[in-house]
Amino acid sequence: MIKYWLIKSEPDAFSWDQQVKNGVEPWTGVRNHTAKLNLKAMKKGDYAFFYHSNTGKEIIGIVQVVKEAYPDPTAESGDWVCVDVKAVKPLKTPVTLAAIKADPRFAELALLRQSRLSVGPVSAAHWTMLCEMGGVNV
DNA sequence: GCCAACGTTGGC
DNA sequence: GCCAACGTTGGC
Repeated sequence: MIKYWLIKSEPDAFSWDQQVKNGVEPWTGVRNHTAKLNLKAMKKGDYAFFYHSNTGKEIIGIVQVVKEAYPDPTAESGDWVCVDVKAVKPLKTPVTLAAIKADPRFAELALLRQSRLSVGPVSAAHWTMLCEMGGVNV
């Protein structure tokens, strides 16, 4: 059973363009326990939206998990993990945070409920709606 | 630049 | 173990 996620990155730190250029990229740097649990729950083949926080505030692309959780090499201590994700395709139309907030159907979305959570789940229903809004079919 | 949300730290 | 203080994130 495929699951869906949303991962956030500040484009100044790591942008969608860099993800596309690199193809497969380790998703490191998560230092939040809730986000870590979500990373651990990811399975190979799961899809995730790539969201630009701060600058942009929009879902800009789709990635796929190609390697499940393993110890984060950038962590100096603790049992932090990362996964490897691969760029799949960009959204034809980026879906902005404003557009998501404007639609009451997304009230339960983890992105809205916990704005600071950098890795959160997306339900299959929300995934389908967001893909439609983005003009893509995955 | 400000502020709300929320995680972490440290005193008790 | 509680809670106030503080730091960080992220939207506005």
